[in-house]
Amino acid sequence: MEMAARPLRYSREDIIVAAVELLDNVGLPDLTMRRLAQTLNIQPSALYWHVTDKQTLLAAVADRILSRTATVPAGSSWDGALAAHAHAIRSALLAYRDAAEVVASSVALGLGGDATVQGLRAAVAMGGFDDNTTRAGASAILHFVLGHVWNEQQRAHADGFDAAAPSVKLTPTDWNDAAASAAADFDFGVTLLVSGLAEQRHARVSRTGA
Amino acid sequence: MEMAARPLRYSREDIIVAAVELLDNVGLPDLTMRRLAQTLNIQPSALYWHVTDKQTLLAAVADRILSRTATVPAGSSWDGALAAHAHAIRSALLAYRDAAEVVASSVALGLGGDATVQGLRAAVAMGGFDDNTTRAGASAILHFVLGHVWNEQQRAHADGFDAAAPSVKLTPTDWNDAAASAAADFDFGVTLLVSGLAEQRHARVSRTGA
DNA sequence: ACCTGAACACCGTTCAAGT
DNA sequence: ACCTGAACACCGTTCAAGT
Repeated sequence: MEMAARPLRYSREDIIVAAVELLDNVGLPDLTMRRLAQTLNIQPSALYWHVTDKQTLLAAVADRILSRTATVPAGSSWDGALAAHAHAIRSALLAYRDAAEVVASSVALGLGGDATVQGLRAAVAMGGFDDNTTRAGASAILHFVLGHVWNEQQRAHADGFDAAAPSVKLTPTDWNDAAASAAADFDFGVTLLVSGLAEQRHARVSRTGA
Repeated sequence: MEMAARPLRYSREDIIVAAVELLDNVGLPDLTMRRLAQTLNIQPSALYWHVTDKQTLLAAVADRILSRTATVPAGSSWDGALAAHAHAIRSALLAYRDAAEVVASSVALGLGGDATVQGLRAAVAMGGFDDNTTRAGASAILHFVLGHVWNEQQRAHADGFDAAAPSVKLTPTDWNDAAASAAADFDFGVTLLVSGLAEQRHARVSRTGA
C-alpha cells in the first residue's frame, strides 16, 4: 500500500535496495521482476535498463546482504577470528527473509559472495595454512553456514504460517527453544570445522597442489 | 525425439522415474510440469492426479536419487563409516545433473532426504556420541556435502557450455584437474568434520539438551 | 539516460467433464 | 482410476518507440 511518489529516475542501486526490501517483505518465491517493478511504480521492462537479468540482480542482492561481513576482526587468534566470521555471516543472513537461499544460489552460480569468501580465507590464512588448505577450509565453512541458516530460515517460515506436521503444534516457548538449539547446533558445527582445521595444523599433513 | 507409444495408464512411480530422467537430460531450470507431461504424452493437468504439486514431486525425485545411500557399511570404525557414507552421497548426487540443488532444496524444505539423514546419524552414533551431538554432527556433514557438490555440478555445467570468464579458457586437461581437485577438496572437508568430531569425543565436552 | 507499451514464449495449478 | 480440454493468473525477457 505504498503510495509515495516515485523519483523521476532510478539508479541501479535503487533497484537493488528495493529488491532486498521486497525479499524481506514477501520472500524469495514472490520476489518477481513484475512485482519489483510495481513497488517502484515503473514497467517491468524498465528494470532491464539497470540489470541484465534476474540472476544478476539476485547476485547483487546477495552481495548487499553480506556487505557488512567482509572485514576480519584484527588482533585475535586465527580460530577465534574464523569462528567470529562464521557467526557474523549467520547474523547477516538472519537479518533478511530467505537470505541464505539467495546467497547459496548466487555462490553456487559463482556470481556473488566473493568478498565474504575472501574474508573467510583471510581468517584461515592467519593460521599459517597453505593455499589449498585455506581455500578448501574456507569453502567448507561457507557451505556449512549457508546450509545451516537456509534450514533455519525455512523452518522458521514453515512454523510461522504452515500446518507442517499437524502432530507437533509449536507454542511460542517451543519457538524460543528451537531458536536456541539452532544457535547451539550452528556453534557446534563451526567448532567441528575449526577444531578439525586445528588438528590438521598439528598433524602437518602435506596438501600441496593437484 | 522419443516416439515410443505410451502405456494406457501411468503410476506415480512412472511419473517420478520420468522426472529423474528429464532432470538428468535437461537440467533443473527446464524440468517443468508441462515439459514432463510432454515426454509422457499426457496433458500437464494429468500429472496432478499422481502428485499434489511440483514441490512434492521434486522431493520424491530427491529421495529416489539418494535411494542407494541409506545403508551404513557394517563392521568398520565409526569415522570410516561416516566418511564412506559422505562419499556415497556425493557419488549418488554426481550421477544426475543438478541433483545436489534438487536435494538441497528438498532437505531445506524438510520434505526429503530423511533416510539419508538417518544413515548419517547412525554412522555418527557408532562413535558413542550423545543424541544432540549426533544430530548436529550429521547435519553439519550433510550441509557440507550438499553445498560442495552443488558447486561442483554448477561449475561443471558452466564450464561445459558457457563463456563464464573469457580470460580462462578450460582445456580437457584442465577439466580433469578441476575434477580431481574437487574430489580432493571434498575429501578434505569430510576429514575436517570427522576429525573435529573425533576431537570432540576426546575432549568429552558435555552437550546435553537445550 | 531512463522509461513506456506491446508483445513473445512460456509457467504451475484448478476443475468440470470424459472413459 | 486415470486422463482431456479449457481456463486462470501469472512469469522473465525483448524491443521499438517515446522523452
